[in-house]
Amino acid sequence: MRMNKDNQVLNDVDAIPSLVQSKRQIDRYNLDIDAQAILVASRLMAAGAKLGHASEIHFSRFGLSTGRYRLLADLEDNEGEELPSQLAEHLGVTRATVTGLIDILERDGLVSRRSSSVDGRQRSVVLTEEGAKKLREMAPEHFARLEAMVGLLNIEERSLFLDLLGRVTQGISALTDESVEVKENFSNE
Amino acid sequence: MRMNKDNQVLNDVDAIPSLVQSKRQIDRYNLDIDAQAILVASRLMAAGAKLGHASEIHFSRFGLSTGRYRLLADLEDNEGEELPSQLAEHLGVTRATVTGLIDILERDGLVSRRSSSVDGRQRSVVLTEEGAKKLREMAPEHFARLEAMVGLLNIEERSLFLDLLGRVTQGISALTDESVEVKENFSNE
DNA sequence: CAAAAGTAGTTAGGTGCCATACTATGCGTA
DNA sequence: TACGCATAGTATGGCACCTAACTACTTTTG
Repeated sequence: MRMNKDNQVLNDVDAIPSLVQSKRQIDRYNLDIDAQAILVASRLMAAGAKLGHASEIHFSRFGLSTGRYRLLADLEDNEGEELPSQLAEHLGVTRATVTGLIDILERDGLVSRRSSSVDGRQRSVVLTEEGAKKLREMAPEHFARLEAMVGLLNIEERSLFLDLLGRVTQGISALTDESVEVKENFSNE
Repeated sequence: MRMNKDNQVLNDVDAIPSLVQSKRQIDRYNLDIDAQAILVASRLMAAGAKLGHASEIHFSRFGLSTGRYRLLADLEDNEGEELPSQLAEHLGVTRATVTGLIDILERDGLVSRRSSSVDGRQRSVVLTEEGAKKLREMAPEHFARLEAMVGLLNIEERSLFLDLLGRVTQGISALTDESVEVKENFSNE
């Protein structure tokens, strides 16, 4: 249990969904659904939200956000210069979002914009010396924390987890696909 | 590969981080860090972000957001009436966020606010008939999609995944803890 | 070669969530 | 009983990301 200045409860466990909770929801509508499957989905959602939040806290220690760090890291991975559209594709966000990220990074002096001589529409993004320094400085702590995060898993378990996570990630499209196979509902009303 | 109306690329694979990418980042600073650990962390982050986004698309089909659905479901799980502070604790969000969620749900007629006679400060939230109907209507599709999401895992794998995910979730605190054990950096500069 | 179509980046406006600070009400203690 | 303090809910302002629409430039094409 952790409190903020207003003594508001920020339950670190974040109300982990339980199996009985899932069962109760399914039973309420007499659905032929595996409660454990729902539990897995709920837990993953909770974990994802928690990780996203923790990630923002982590990067804010360095004056960055998750998105801005990822942009810097991707720049570093590409000789320090990239087009906004490339960045958007690498990060999996829209070009509009990249524009916003660059705005702040440029304001803070970590990247700079440069007009292209080849194509007048393009304005490439360059990692400044200060930006490279920022990455250099945060690397030890950043990676140490990431490693610590999975420290409760041994080598074999990490491989296993990657495999399972990969398949669940594929399954995420079931949420966004146009249609879905809905089983019969044996309602007793 | 999916495009929106502006023909903007929304890569569904979301640029999955690779092992060589992780290795490169670590080697750049001569850190004594397990690349696979970093890969697990990166993949989980990517998965979490993707799931969060997919979740919003899923619930938007019913005119809800992830947060608003969770609030309705929690209300249903508590005889249709709860205090905002209870909701905040159950959902793992702040009371301020709950206020915002209720505002919209009330505007849409899915919940209503009721003043307490016991404590003048309290204003309990009640699930309306329309709100209950909404939950009833979306349940079959909602749960079918969630089940489909983990459909690529069999029963044993689901248990295993829950176990591993649980431990990684515990480890997330490594990102937010005050201090972290940083290993020596054998730089060759 | 000019008009039409496409592309790169940006702007504008919206959603979801948060932290902080505020108001109103209740309560403990002297 | 009256002061201070705690608590419940809310308003405000912020950030990250989105979609849609716009500007400026380039390529295609009749």
